[in-house]
Formats: sequence, C-alpha cells, structure tokens
Amino acid sequence: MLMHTKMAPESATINSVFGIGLQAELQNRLHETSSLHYLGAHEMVFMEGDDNENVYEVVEGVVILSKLTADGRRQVTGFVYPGQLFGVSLGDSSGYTAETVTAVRLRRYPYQSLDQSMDLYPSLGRRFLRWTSNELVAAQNQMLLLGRKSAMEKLASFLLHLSERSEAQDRDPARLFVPMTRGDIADYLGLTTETVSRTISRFRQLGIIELRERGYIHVCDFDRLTDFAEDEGCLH
Amino acid sequence: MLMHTKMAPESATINSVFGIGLQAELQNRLHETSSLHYLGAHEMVFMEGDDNENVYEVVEGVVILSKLTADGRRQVTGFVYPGQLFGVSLGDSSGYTAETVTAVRLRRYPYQSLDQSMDLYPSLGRRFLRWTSNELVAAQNQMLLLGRKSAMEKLASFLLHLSERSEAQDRDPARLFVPMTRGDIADYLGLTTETVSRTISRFRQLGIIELRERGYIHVCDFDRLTDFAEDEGCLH
DNA sequence: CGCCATGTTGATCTAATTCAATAACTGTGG
DNA sequence: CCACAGTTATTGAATTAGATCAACATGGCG
Repeated sequence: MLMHTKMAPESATINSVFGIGLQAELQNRLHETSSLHYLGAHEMVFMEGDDNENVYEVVEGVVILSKLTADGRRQVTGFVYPGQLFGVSLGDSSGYTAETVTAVRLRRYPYQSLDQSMDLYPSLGRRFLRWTSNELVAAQNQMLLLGRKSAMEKLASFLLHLSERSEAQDRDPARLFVPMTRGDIADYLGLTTETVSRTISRFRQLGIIELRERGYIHVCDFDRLTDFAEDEGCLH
Repeated sequence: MLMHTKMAPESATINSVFGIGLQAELQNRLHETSSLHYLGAHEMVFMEGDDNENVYEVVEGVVILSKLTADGRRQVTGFVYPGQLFGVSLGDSSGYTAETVTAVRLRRYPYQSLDQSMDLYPSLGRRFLRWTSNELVAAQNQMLLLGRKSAMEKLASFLLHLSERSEAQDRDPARLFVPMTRGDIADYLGLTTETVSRTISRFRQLGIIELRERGYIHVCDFDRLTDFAEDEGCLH
C-alpha cells in the first residue's frame, strides 16, 4: 500500500504526549518496545469488547473512537490526531471501537511495557496522568455540548475546535481539514447526517464558511462563528 | 451546625480511591496534609473559574459537579459519592463548579502535597491514573447517553446506575437514595425538569418504580427497567 | 461508464421543550 | 402549632427543533 503519498499533506507531529521533555533514556526504552503500523482509510484498529493490551499513538492521520448501543446507535467519543494517544483502558474498562478515518501511521506500545517503564520513570506516569486529566476536561466539555447545545452551536463549536487543532499543528486555522463523513460528525455531535448537512449549508448561506475543496471547510468569519458557539465560560 | 444526625443514614465509606491497599506510611502522610470540612446542603465548594489547588474526597454525602454555558444553561457532569474524588484539575483545566447536594463531610488534600507524595510513592500516581481512567470511561458512557438515548432510556440508565452505587455501598439496590432535585437530574441527563418528572411518572404508572418516601425511589421491576436502559454493549 | 457511498434538500412527523397552572413539601417565624 | 412564602414537583396544552422519510445529486473508483 502506497499511502505515503496520500498522507503527505497531513503530516507533522508536533505536541506528542510522548514528545519532547522525556529523558532520552526513557524515550529510547519506549521506542524499543513499540512498533510502527500502517493502516489504510476506514480500517478497524480494535473493537469494543476486545481486550486491548496496547496504547496507540497516532503518528499521522486521524482515528475515530466510538461506542454503540445494543441496537446499533453510535456515539463518537472523539477524533484522535497526530501526537495523541488512544487505547488507554486501565481500570474496569468498558471499551470502545477505534477505526481509521484517513490512512494512518500508528505507533503501538504494549501496555505491559509502559507499566514497567512507569515504575522506573515516574515522569512517564505523570505525563499519562496529565494526559488523562486533559481528556477528562475535554469529555466534560463534550457533555455540555451534547446535553445543552443546539445544532448550530454544536457545529460552530466543532469547527472552532478543528481550527484550534489546525493552528496547533502550524497550519492555517481558517482551512479546516475535515476527513470524516457527515455521519461521523453527526454521531460525534449527537445529531443526524441530515441535520449536520443542513447546518453546514446554513453557515454557508450566512457567509460564515465556504466549501471550496472537498474534505476541507474554509472559515470566512470567525467572529460570527464564535458567536454561534455560545461557548463554555462563566469566566466572570 | 448539627449535621451529624442528618448525615447518619447515608454514611459508610467503602471503596475509597485513597482506601485500603495504600502503604500505611503513605496513608499517614496523606492524612497529615489533609483537612476535614463540613458543609450543609446546597453549599458551594468551588466555582468554575476559581483556580482550585485541592483535591477533595467525599467522606459522606453527595456533591454535584456542573458546567455552564455563557447564557446560563447548565450541564451536570457528575454526582460524587463517598469514597470518590473531585477537583483534580491538572493540565490546562477549564474547570467546573462543585456544590453540595446533601450535608457533606469532605477531606481536602492540597494538590501540591499530593504531587510530592507521588514522587515518593509511585503507587499513589498509579492509583490516580487508574481513577482518572475510570472517570474517562464513565464520561464516555455519559456521552453515549446524552447523544443517543431517549428520555426513558436516560432515566432508566440513571436509576440503574444509582442502584449499582447503592449496592456498592452495601445498601438495598432497590431502594435508591435520590437527594438531588428533578432539575439536577434533568441537567445531568440533558433533559428538562418537566420531562424528568413525566418520565418518572410513566415508570410509576408502568409499575416499574414506586415513590414511597420522599428522597427515595423504589425499584419494583429491575428486568423491565433494564430493558428500557437499552444499554452499552456490542458484547458480541 | 456505471456502481455505491456520500451528501444535499424538501416534506412530514414526533419527542421533548416551552408555557402555564396547580399541587406538595420545607422551612421559618409568630 | 399553624400560616404563608418559597422552592420543588406534577400535569396539561401548545410549540418547535431536530428526526425521519424520501428523492435526487455528486463524486470517487473499479
């Protein structure tokens, strides 16, 4: 599979959880026990119910995490971008499914060896703890979005989030890479495909965004988009 | 304030995060740096936006955690029961508000001293990591609930959750202690007070639950309640 | 080209919200 | 102990945001 060419435009790993700041010794140790994996678009990494013994780092591409109800309704719990982890299911995990959205380069760390490394290098445990804490904050924000925001507010928040991500990766914050389908976005925001499509159309009609290239959304008016997001904050 | 009497019926700390399993030495150390606090019902512990420098353990009573949108809509992100922690906002926290639901006994641990203890006792860091991981799993389940479940499914899931909690505290799993208001429940489940009230009424009419004592809900038919919960699981 | 997945748009429909009225319960002070 | 004020809960009627159903467009790819 020649996915290097396809992945090229979306590379650049900047703020890795396992990135700069770790002792070289630890970095080597982690590197040794890990392995690189390449997957095409729309492939499964692991399924809800599997007992996954690994932590994955996305090196390149986008991964989608989701959970299902018994009758097949899906909730997307997150999109994972380069430098971020998934698969950390310590504790009495209930599990989720991880699939690729784009072609993806992954680094796999067996959980057992990370566990051992944590004994030797407390800084690793710290970093993990910090990471899960941040995930928890993100999860709480998503609960606010799912439970209390309108379709327009949801979409606006989502687009602004993509923009931050874009900026964090030193790329144009107005040119949003949106490789996931409308259905994926819908399942992330607690909406239907149709509503996502309609809401995007409305933002387009309002001149807030433009759909120039397929797979990208261009933000024209950040101010009005921010107004719609009606975001977090009793920052009195 | 004589709240000992009022709190008596809801005591018993069983599965504390800082409970059995920690070295005695560490336990002492934690105990020394911590302090006990008593609060009445409906008091604020800290507000969204405050930079909170502490981790709290609920010793007795129930605490409610919530976030607000700019225009005042509220999302309850969780209820905290005896033995559980809140206030862990490492990382680039955005914060939330913590208020008491009932009269509450809290143990406060300054974050800084926990941090130091983690250096000396890696087991503490482990325990924290395990705890945040479990919180993350709970958060993902809540996202599924908020994004994809109907009002009846939400209520059924909530009641079953309370039942598990009740059982975990060695109390009757059919007699649910529900000290929070319908509004609190609504803000937790992404509904309105009226819908929560109506849905409870419907379960009552169906003979699935009974409202005998104020502040409690009695489950009569777990099987049908479980059917309604339409719960997590592609446990193929 | 023609197939299949994805996306858009329109016309209904409905679950839950909103608005409104009343009831029940809590606590407070005379 | 009771009245009355305030919060909390219930129930009904009207409204609506978003879902569902349906038709068609687009676009990538063998």
